[in-house]
Amino acid sequence: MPTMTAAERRERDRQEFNVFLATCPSRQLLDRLSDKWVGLVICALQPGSLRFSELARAVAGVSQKMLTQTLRSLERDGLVEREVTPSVPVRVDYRLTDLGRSLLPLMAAVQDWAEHHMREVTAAREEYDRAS
Amino acid sequence: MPTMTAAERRERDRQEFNVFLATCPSRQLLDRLSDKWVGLVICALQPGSLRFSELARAVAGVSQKMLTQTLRSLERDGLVEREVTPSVPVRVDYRLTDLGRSLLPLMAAVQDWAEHHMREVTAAREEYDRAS
DNA sequence: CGGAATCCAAAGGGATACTG
DNA sequence: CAGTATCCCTTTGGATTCCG
Repeated sequence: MPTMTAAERRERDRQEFNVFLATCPSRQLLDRLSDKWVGLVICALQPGSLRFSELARAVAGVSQKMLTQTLRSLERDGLVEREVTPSVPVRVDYRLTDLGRSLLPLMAAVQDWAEHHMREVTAAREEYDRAS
Repeated sequence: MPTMTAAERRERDRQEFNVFLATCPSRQLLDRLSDKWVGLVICALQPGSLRFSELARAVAGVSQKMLTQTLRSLERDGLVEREVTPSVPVRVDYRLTDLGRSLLPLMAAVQDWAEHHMREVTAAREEYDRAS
């Protein structure tokens, strides 16, 4: 198995994966990343590991069902690790994997953008609604 | 009206907007940005303005209804501009606004991440499914 | 060509009850 | 505490038709 440079790996990925193709696996992955709760959960885990209930409190508005579902998919995709402490009652902690942590700055950047450009978007909406 | 430094504006936004609050307007904006098609449409418009039909072809798999709906919301939020040429048949072009262009690198980064980490995610899924 | 409008099936997601 | 399972309402979104 020949060694590849980083540039060669990028080129190989570029040929094999393309989010603009409807059936490409990376498109499905992008859909997961675009999930309503995925970004918030990942950023909530930035400071370190959190228990299920702490996570539920951090991400306001998420239902227990949606949080469980989101965490399962993140765990399956290798972005989050789950650790169970078999005490009574049971204690479950979640933390980012290295892969999940590599995604963190991107998700945080989008959230920052939303917070910092809210005023301009609001102004644009009022303008649009007035015109129509 | 006193002049604010960029740092002061950031601090004001930080106090007023927080995506982790369920009812915060920025949370709704984040939900829009997390839409399945928003990122793809914005990145498709990166090279320059595109007609409706060109956009539909660039973003494979999007239906005409979804593309229209996505473009309307982007236009309303001030991220995309719509230009109508009243010829027969009519010609409609879309292009990013400055605000939309400021979001472009963030969306592109997430898509790049999806394409470049697909293998690791696939491996994680196989591992997870084998274990369960 | 670039939509708007309607219909309808499928998926999303909340509330509740129950369990180890 | 941290889920799973079920019910059921709401939203999403594709297919189709029609229009300027």
